Amino acid sequence: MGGSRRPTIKTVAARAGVGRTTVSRVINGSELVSDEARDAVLAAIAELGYVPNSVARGLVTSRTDSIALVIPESESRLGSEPYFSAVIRGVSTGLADTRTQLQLVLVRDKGEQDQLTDSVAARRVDGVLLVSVHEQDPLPGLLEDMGLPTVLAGRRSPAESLSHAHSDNVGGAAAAVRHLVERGRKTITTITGPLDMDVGRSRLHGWREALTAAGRDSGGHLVAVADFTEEGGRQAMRSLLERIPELDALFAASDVMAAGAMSELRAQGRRIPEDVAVIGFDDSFIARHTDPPLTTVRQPVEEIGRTIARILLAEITDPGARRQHVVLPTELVVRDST
Amino acid sequence: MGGSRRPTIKTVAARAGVGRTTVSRVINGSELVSDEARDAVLAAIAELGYVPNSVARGLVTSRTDSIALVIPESESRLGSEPYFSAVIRGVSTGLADTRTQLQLVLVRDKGEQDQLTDSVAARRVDGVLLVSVHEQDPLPGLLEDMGLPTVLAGRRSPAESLSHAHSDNVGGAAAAVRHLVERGRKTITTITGPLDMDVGRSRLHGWREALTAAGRDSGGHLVAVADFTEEGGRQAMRSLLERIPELDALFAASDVMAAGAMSELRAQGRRIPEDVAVIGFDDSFIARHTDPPLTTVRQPVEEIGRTIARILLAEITDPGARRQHVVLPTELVVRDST
DNA sequence: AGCTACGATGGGAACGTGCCCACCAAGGTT
DNA sequence: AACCTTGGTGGGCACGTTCCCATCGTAGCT
Repeated sequence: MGGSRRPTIKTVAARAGVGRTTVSRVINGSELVSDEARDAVLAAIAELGYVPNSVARGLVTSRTDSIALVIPESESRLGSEPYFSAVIRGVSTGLADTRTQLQLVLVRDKGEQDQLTDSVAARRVDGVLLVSVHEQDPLPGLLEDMGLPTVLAGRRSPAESLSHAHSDNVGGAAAAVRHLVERGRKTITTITGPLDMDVGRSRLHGWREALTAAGRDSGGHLVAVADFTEEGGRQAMRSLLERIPELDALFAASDVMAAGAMSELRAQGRRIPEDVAVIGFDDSFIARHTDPPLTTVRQPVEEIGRTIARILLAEITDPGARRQHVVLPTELVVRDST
Repeated sequence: MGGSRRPTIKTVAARAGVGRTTVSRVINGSELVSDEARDAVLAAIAELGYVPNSVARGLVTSRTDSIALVIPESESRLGSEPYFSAVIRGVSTGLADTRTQLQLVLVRDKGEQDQLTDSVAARRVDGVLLVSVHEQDPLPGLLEDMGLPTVLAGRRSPAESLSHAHSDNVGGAAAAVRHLVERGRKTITTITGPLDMDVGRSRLHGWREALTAAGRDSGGHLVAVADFTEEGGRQAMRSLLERIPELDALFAASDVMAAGAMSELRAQGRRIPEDVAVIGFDDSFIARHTDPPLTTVRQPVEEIGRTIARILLAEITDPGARRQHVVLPTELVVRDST
């Protein structure tokens, strides 16, 4: 085949012996087309191998059929933190039976953030998905002001105005702590995520809530703040061991931090779980590979991805729709570290 | 602020008291503009917060300033296989100082592949990056026929016609085997990746080459074929142990498979490295987390990502350019498993 | 002084599509 | 018989940009 150039809707119209509009109607599934015209158009499309030019369509409809998934690369370490990969998979799944394309934006620094907002202003995407938002993140507000549909995985604060989906962080953490209490642990410490993130605060809150309910100490000296990285977990563990040598249990707010903590525990000669019981959060594949395998709180990350994709599509279709706040359940997965 | 609608190039022209063309020239950095006109235009752009509509631009330039990164989800398990995350990071880095956007396409099945080619045909991207290609993959040929710039991470075969970048798989595997020979190992087995992939064949080839050079047995009974998954590695190890109980070394063609093999070895009571030395390939973070930490062949995956992005951008700019084949060096990282 | 060359500028056309509106034919209603 | 409705159709226009070409003034040249 080949010939000269790509066929346009005009070529198809000529071939089928109809007008451009009729071709457009067939393509967009309008009812107002006679059967014979439709057949002729479909035949012409097949013969010519015609595919509508989405850019031209986008110009007139002012839709691009693509959304952006924004991931802050700085803190995320896409790759060592499985969370982001799972979100990507989920979002991709949520888009699967749509013609919506996924644009991946890894934001490293301020410059790339400006590039992002410019890209948004240039109307390259119909909506934005934001992952791992901090309380003072300027991005959600900027996007909201630009009037662009925006959905978050997680939230800036409990008062989040934008649509978002996240897992039951409080409940998950509390379940972890209850499990440790049931196992007869006395001194239950925690390593938290960054406290300028709701996910960090919520898991800390769940830890505290469950301890209080059990009549246990939940004082600040039992808390070490880290940054969701393995090295952070290691250092936090070191600091906890220094302050509270008698600790016999740890709830880490992520599997990766738990892994770091476990390596520090081993380095200091503590046995897991005999001396110290450890629980993580996420149930990423890391949890199955630590030694011993890690008890952890499973959160449905892929489903979060699917959910925010679905919500965003809905908001793009109907910009006036109510904002949605979805909370997904967590589940305690007991392995050998407790 | 806001007011009515988004400003267009016409609004800016009126505000600056010049014609549309002059504004366009300023935006695109043409020299043929007087300083005063340029200043007036820049001022107007700033006041109005104007950002060029990239869709309209794309319609006339027939460029979208975006490329697709295609990842076969079925086999890749984005998330458990760190390779793909690293490629994504590298590609993103390679695009950083461009205005080119990255479109991520996870291909699960045939249907999504059609969707992809349609998307390509609809001219939604200027070029395509393909990862993890199989020998009989139809996609590279399809894209080549469509005349779309395409660059591969890896290659279909040594005779690959499309531009591509990959690491020195043969050399890396050979270095691993030489290391095992130097350590005094007698029976050096291997677990390969899929043999319909060049990466699988090449690493096998490197293993065989080094053994032959050392005057050792490199018979087929020492080889077990797997699929780059952990479970595959476990099963391959089991089959090797059955056939060759006396084996004292293993070269696995990926860290993930090495991890699976190690768990099987331990399950059968073999000590690592005392009884069996194990080497992986990739130097992903998994290698640092196995027990014991894994000796492995580091390949610069992020750099592969950067490289294919760079090559693709060059081919988009100059479609007539020569195809490039880049081979990146590997490096043996010795840890405690050998 | 007249002609050329060139820098600077703006208007028209085109990119390929969707949508508004006008039109036409056929059938049903008054 | 004249009117209205309705399904089916196609042409013009607009979306916002870039590019081609025509225009204009000025400086340099003969």
